[in-house]
Amino acid sequence: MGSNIKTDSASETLYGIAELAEAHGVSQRTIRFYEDKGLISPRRVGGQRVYTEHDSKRLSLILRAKSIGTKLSDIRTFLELYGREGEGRVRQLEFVIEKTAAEIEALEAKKRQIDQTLAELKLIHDGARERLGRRRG
DNA sequence: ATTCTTACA
DNA sequence: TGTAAGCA
Repeated sequence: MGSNIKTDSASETLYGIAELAEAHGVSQRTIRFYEDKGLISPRRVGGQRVYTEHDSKRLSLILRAKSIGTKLSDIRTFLELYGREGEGRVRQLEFVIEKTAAEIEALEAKKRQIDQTLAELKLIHDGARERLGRRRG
């Protein structure tokens, strides 16, 4: 455990925004921003935000999703389905399948575009090099 | 000193 | 998201 500030009756480790931010390597602004987007809902004590271990793990999931290019709006949907049972699980998986499939398609399309451009550039490159070669010798 | 909100870059 | 401002 870290140097957390408070502990409730159930001995649950709690964090202040400063600790949470440092622990995850993000700014406090980022954490508040995600809250604004409905991704995290910390409880408040005298107006100040208090985060639980659960919130911390949730933030980890958010950062992971973001790192692979997931839009915050999709992360929110994913989180809303997360932790549910039965039907929720199914919808959770269906959502993941749908989104990953779309992302894969998008990336493959970009890859084709890049490959195409790459081929054109190589053609131009070789052509120029060829002409320069003839001019010299 | 720290956090919070709001607003602008 | 960073940064700044004005509070509590």
